[in-house]
Formats: sequence, C-alpha cells, structure tokens
Amino acid sequence: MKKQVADEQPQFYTRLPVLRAERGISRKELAELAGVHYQTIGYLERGEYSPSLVLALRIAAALAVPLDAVFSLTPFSSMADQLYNTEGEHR
Amino acid sequence: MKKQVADEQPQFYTRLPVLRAERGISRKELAELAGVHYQTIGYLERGEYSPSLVLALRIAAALAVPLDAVFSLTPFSSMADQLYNTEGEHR
DNA sequence: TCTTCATGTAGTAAATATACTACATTCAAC
DNA sequence: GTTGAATGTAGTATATTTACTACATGAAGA
Repeated sequence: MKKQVADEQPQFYTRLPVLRAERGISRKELAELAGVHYQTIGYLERGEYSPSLVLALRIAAALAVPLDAVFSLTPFSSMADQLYNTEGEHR
Repeated sequence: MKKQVADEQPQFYTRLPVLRAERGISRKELAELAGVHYQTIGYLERGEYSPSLVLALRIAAALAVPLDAVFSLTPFSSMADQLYNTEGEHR
C-alpha cells in the first residue's frame, strides 16, 4: 500500500526539491549520500509518506544543513524571500 | 515486540531527559504537549526505538527548541560545557 | 501506612516506512 | 531515432513505530 499521506493534509513540509536543486544532485545521488533507496527520496518529495527521524537527519546531513531547514511542521517561506524580502516575518 | 533498538548501537542521541528536566515537566506532561501517548516518550528516552520525524518535530516544538537541539546522529556535549567551557569544539 | 506520581516492563494490534523490482514517461544529447 | 538519465507509478514484503492496557516499583507526602 502506498499513498496514505498524499492528497490528505500534509503531515510535514519539505524543502527537499529546492535544496536538491541548489546542490545540483539527483534523487539517486542524494539517496546514495543518505544511504537509502532512491525511490524513498521520491516518496518523501511527493509527500507520500513521512520519514523516520534518523532518515531525516541523514538527509539533512547529506545536504549539510540543519534538519529544520529541510523539514517542518509548518510551511516554509521561500529562501529567496527570506534573503531578499525584508518585510514581515519569516518562517 | 519491543527492544530492537536498545542494547544495540544507538541510532540516535537525545537530550530529551535533560530538556525535560530543565522545563520541569514529567513525561506525561510532555506527551500531552506533543499529543502522544506518555509511554512513547519513555520509549524514546530509553532508546527503545527511534521516533518518526513528525513526532520528533512535535516534541521539539513542545520544548520550544530546534529539532537539532533535541535529537542528533552524533553524541551531544553537555549544555553546561557548551555554555561555560570554552576550550575545544562543541557538537 | 496509604496514596499518588513518575517511571519501568510487558504484550498486542494497527499503521506506516523502507527496500526492492519492474515498467512508463519525458527530455536532452548524440 | 535511439540511448540514457531523471522521474513517476505500482505492488509486495518486512520491520518498526505508536497507541493502548495492565501491572510493578520507588519516592514523596499527608
């Protein structure tokens, strides 16, 4: 079975695709860095299920950012806005 | 089944007991703040299994700290050392 | 002592993460 | 136009998380 999480309210938000794009690596490469199956990264990016803590930490480490920069319970603002748009709050 | 994780190499490290002590709350209270069963907190503190990302994020939020302050793939140094002991590196 | 609270232990049942295999699609490059 | 890479979809099998219930223990206090 798959797809429990998708098309329901997301349980978490992720910047995985953006961060991966910035690093210029494919899912397969990230998967290898994190030591998981490459399909697993795809499932996470599509929100089809949410990772374990250990996997999330390994992914954050592979991307060299704190976990909170990759996953959050609340939506992320765009990093561009955070950097160049000084009005209002950022999360 | 329980206890797969314990007495093996820990998959993760946590400051949960310390942070909970600082906040002066019981496992039950933290569990209520995080919206989980109170036994679950106990399992995590004892390392009997590792949490899901979502649970870990909820716990960090309940403690009002970033996730990386509560859980890590590598051992934590004591917060006392981090604050008062300036020699060497900190992790 | 009796009670209560915090914690540990045990066991079951349900949900879900992850690995894996296979195949379809799109797109770029040659 | 064929190849290869990146991605999406699908399905199965296994391990593990989580909730829950119940009971044991130790400490603190009335």
